[in-house]
Amino acid sequence: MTNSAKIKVYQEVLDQIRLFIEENQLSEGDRLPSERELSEQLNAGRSSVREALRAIELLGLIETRHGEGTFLKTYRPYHTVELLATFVLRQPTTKEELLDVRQMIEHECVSRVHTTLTKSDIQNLKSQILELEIPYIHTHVFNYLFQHVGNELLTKIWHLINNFSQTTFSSHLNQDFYLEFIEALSEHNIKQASGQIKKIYEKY
Amino acid sequence: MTNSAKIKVYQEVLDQIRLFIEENQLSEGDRLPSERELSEQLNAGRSSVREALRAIELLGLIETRHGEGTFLKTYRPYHTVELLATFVLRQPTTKEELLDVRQMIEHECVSRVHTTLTKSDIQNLKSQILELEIPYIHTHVFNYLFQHVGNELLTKIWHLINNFSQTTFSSHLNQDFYLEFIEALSEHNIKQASGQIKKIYEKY
DNA sequence: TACATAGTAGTGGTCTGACCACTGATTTCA
DNA sequence: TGAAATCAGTGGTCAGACCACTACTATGTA
Repeated sequence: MTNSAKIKVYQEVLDQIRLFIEENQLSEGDRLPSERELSEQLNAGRSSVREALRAIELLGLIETRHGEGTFLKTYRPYHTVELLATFVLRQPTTKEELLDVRQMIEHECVSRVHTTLTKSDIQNLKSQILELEIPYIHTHVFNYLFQHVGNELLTKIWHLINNFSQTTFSSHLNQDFYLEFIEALSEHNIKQASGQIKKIYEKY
Repeated sequence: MTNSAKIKVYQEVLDQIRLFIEENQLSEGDRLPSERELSEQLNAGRSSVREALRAIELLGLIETRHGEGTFLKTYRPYHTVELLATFVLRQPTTKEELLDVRQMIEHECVSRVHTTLTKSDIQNLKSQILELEIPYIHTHVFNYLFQHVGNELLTKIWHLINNFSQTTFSSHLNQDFYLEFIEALSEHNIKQASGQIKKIYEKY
């Protein structure tokens, strides 16, 4: 009866912290209340507060400085991704979903961006590609393209998903391939560009 | 000098747990040692062990059952994505961007789902629509459709965005409109169905 | 006055021990 | 035989105690 209704304290603390961040419009670099303060304000033990904070920290959302306090951080999935990698690898379904959505978003990106790219953009990107090593090209290219999409939300989602999928999947296609892809874009040849994207994912 | 070399106990515990999982070839459903055992074996306080476990739990990698123990769980990326999203996406996201992405995802949903819907699905949905009040139709319809999409990650993202946008935007279109929309779907008329979606967003 | 130094308050980091609530198995007893 | 009570093990939570570190303040000396 009282079954699933149990919410753990640390979960609640989590929500409260998130709420606090929103209400006070905190952004990166800002300081959170101390553990003891939170503990008192939220009427929870300090250890529970710490459990919540550690969890958020592991996600890479906050940074903790001994003797100073806890600070909001720009999201950078270092440890997270690494940590997840071992687990994710074992589960083909999730990997497929990840790549599926990523492909969809990248496709959308292409169809949105092809009209806004200037000649010099194309030129820039091409020269950058030549200087990159193969595993980094894909992310870089789309990173670049998304800057011209004009929808930050979409961009953020892509970043999120891209970060997650990176460990288990990286494009093996070389510079030439991406140069062709860009070329198709610059000629407003969406069909071909889309086809190229598909190729990227074909073997997976 | 001793600067960045500081590794927190909970981080170490984290690694040890991961190691334990790998060495013992644990897979989903298997049980981890109890908190007290881990505490003793790893020579760490129970609270530190808990910090690690909570963090892993939040990532969605383990499941904890009161009175029973801690168990490995199937990892689902949308857990993490959802969690991160609430932090990452909360920032200045304009209404336009929100709706833009939502429309895109719904469009994708439609083009994926139109082949998998059965006659009885259609019938079900139609009768449900008739019983709903206008503000709830949209969410309900897509909620239903997404159950047939077969990509939980995409579904989760839609849910998230839908929740975010619901406060600022709700479809004013009536039952008839959505019935037509479903009808188009059942006839595999994606063009029309897509057109309908556009209509929903037209005035915004 | 200027500047190094010592002290101090506040913070995160960690551990211990104590309860509670829950689960599953065991024992007890009608 | 079967239901009920008991018990051991587990997670959930808290309070309190130290430690290590940081930033600031007060102190004292040159």
